[in-house]
Amino acid sequence: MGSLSFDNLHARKRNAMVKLVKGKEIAVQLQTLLREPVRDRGPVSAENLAFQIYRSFSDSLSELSSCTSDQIPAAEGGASASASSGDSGSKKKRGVKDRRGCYKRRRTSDSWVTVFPSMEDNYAWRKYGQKAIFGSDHPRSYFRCTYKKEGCKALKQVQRINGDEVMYQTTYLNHHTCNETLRAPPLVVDSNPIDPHLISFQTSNPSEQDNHGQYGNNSTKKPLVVSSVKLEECVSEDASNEAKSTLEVPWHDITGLDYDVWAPYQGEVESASLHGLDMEVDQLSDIQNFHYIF
DNA sequence: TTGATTTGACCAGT
DNA sequence: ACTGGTCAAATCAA
Repeated sequence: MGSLSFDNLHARKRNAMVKLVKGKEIAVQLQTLLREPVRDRGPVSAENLAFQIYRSFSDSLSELSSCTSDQIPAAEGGASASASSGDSGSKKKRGVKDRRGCYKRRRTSDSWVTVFPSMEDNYAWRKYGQKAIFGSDHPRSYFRCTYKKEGCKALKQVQRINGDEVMYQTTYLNHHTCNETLRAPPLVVDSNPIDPHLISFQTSNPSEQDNHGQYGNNSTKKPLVVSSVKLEECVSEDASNEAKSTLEVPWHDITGLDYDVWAPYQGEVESASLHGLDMEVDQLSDIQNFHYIF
C-alpha cells in the first residue's frame, strides 16, 4: 500500500492532460478539415481524425481511472483464498464444478461510464455473460478483453437504456494492459443512408455486426456521442479515507456543449453542425484546467 | 476443429 | 431473500 507517490499520481494526471490536449488539437484539425469543401480535402480523412479524438479521450480516461486502482491495493485480493476450503458437497447440478469462492465480486473502483448509440469502441471484446436487470427492459451484457489470457483485465458491461432512442450505457472496468490498438479490427466508417452527416463507428467483423442484432438496433447508425463520463475520484486528500466517492463529470462540463455532439461526416456540412463543432473546440480550451476538477 | 456466444447455475454483496 | 456478476457446459458459426 501507499506505493503510489504523489509524483507518480501527478505524472499520470499529466499524461491524461497531454492526451486531452492532443485530442483538442486533433479536434481543431478536424474543424479545419470540415471547413474545406469535400473535394478539396487532403489525404487526411475526417473519420480518421474523429477516431483519434475518441482514442485520446478514451486513453486519458484510462489514465485517470488507473489512479484509483493504484490507491486501492489488493481490492480484489483476500477472499479467493477461501476457494479451496473443503466444505463441498452441497447443491450441485449437471456435474458442475464447485465454484464457490472461485471469483471475487469486483468493487466499483477503476471504472467509468459512457453513453453511446453504439456498443462498439474499437476494442476486441469477448462476451462472457448476459443478465436481465431488474427494472430494465433490456438485458445487460458482460464483456472481457479478448486478450485476457495475456493478462489484460479490461472488462465492460453494456446495457441498452430504456427509451425511444437506441443508446447504450457502457461501464468500463480496468484499463487495457494488452496491446489492443494493434489488434483491434480496422475502423470502418460508413455513411448513414438516412443522415450522411453522421459518422458511423463499426468494425468490419460480421460476427460483431450480428451481435448487434440481439439488441435490435440499427447497426448502421452509430454517430460519435458521449453524454457523460463517470470517473472515480482520483485524488484524495485523506489517503486513509476508505469511503471512496465518485463524481459525475457530464460531457457538458468537458465540452461546454449542452447537447449531443454529432460529428459531421461527408457531403455538405450544415452550418449548424459546424457551429456546434466551433463551440466544442472553443470550450475544450478549458481542458487545461481539467485537473482542478479532481 | 476451433473459437465465440448463449444460457442456466453458482456465488457474493446488501 | 433478492439482485447482479461470473463461470462453464452446451451450442453455434466460421
